[in-house]
Amino acid sequence: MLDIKFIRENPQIVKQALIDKCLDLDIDLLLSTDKKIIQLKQAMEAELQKRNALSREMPTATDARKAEIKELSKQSGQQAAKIAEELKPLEELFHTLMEKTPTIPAPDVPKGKSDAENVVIRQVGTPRVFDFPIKDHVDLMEMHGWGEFKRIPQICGTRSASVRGELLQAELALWQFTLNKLMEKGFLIMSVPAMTFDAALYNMGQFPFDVESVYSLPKDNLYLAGTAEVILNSLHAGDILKESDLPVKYAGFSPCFRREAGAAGKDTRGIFRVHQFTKVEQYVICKADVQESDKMHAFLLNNAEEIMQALEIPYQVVACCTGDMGAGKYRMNDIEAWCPGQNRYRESHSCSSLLDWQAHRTNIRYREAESGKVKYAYTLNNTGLATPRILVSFIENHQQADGSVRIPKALQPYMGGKEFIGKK
RNA sequence: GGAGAGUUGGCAGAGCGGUAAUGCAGCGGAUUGCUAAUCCGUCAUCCCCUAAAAGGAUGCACAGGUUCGAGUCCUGUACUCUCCGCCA
Repeated sequence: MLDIKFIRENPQIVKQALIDKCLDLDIDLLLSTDKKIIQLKQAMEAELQKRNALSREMPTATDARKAEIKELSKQSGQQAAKIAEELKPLEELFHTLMEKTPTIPAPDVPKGKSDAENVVIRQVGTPRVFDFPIKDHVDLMEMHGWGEFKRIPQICGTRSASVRGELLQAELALWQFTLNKLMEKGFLIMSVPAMTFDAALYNMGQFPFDVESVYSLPKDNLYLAGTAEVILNSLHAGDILKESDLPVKYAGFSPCFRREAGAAGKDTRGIFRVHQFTKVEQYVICKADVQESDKMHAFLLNNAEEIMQALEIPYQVVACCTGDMGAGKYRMNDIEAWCPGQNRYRESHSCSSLLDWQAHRTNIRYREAESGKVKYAYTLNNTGLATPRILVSFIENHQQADGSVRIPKALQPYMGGKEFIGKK
């Protein structure tokens, strides 16, 4: 959600952002609605003002005057209620339109219509040249009994995963490694629930755009969050933080649920795209300053890159183009991990800056130390690590001729010093 | 699942149908000068118009209702606490 004042002053810029992001929103309607609302509100407040003045007079009035006041006050009250009635649909419309206003993308974001036009900005690590026939992650998992691909889907449905044996040990190690790393970087690590009210999903910005990919528990009025970001973002809903408290750095650890409604038939093999997974998510609230936000964006991106480097997985960093980044985003960089089994890079992390778009929805503000003014904060987020997806590139990259998998040095302390898994 | 009690500013806490007390902390100032005290002011949000001020509206968990008027009365919801039940 953008600031309405900004839209009033810069309708052209907002319209251009909509074009760049391939979004459709009637800004002129939004502005004319805004105008009508202000007019009606002023009229309503004038009536309420009359009523309040009469109310103040009431206790000391004579009986005759009291009767008069009652009548006048009632009239004003009714008049105000009438205006409020007129206001209601306008405010609903206004709100619906406002929810869809786009963050203006950073000037250096590549223009494009879909992920096909994303731009690779760097590649780190060299895809390994294998001197033996390689296995993909499913073959490796089946070979070692590290997964189960028949009964589990029969019991739990498609896109269900069961990770077993030493691979589960590696998965646990990856979580620990990542959480420790982020703790060292100053994050407060925390587990968060996966179940949440819809308000949190609106706050974050997933609703009303993408209702389809969220599981719901209608009996309990709850939804299953697709990322810890949903909860982390609402932790300070309605707060006015102190500037000295910023930046807030949270790392959330949670089960994540996604219906993958738009991905039917895509990535059906193995554990790359499953309905339930586990993720460590980085989340930051910082002051309303683009430079500061850019700094935090680089920080979040770098944290993820350090993790990938420590895991010795080759990856590339992609600048997502305007058409692929979503309404709220100012900048978005994906990290894509090299997957030898698919012979290509696949998304493993997604790093986003939203400026104050999410904070407007969630009502996260802070008091500026110098001016004392209340401002909307800026928020950012990035994946820390998501499993089991990362296991795909992890075991495919580190496989040996005998099918065993090398454990990178950084992870060995979390695995009791093991240098390989699946060694006979 | 059952019963009861709660939810008021950063914090504590009054308020029982008539303009949201007071204290602590914070901020600004004055004054005095032995680790500090005292005094004064300020200290919710938003809106409109502003250079600023002045105005005004809203604000007592959330959403409704009753009333000329609701923090206060009524209904629903959420959450917190206590007890019972169930339970990894």
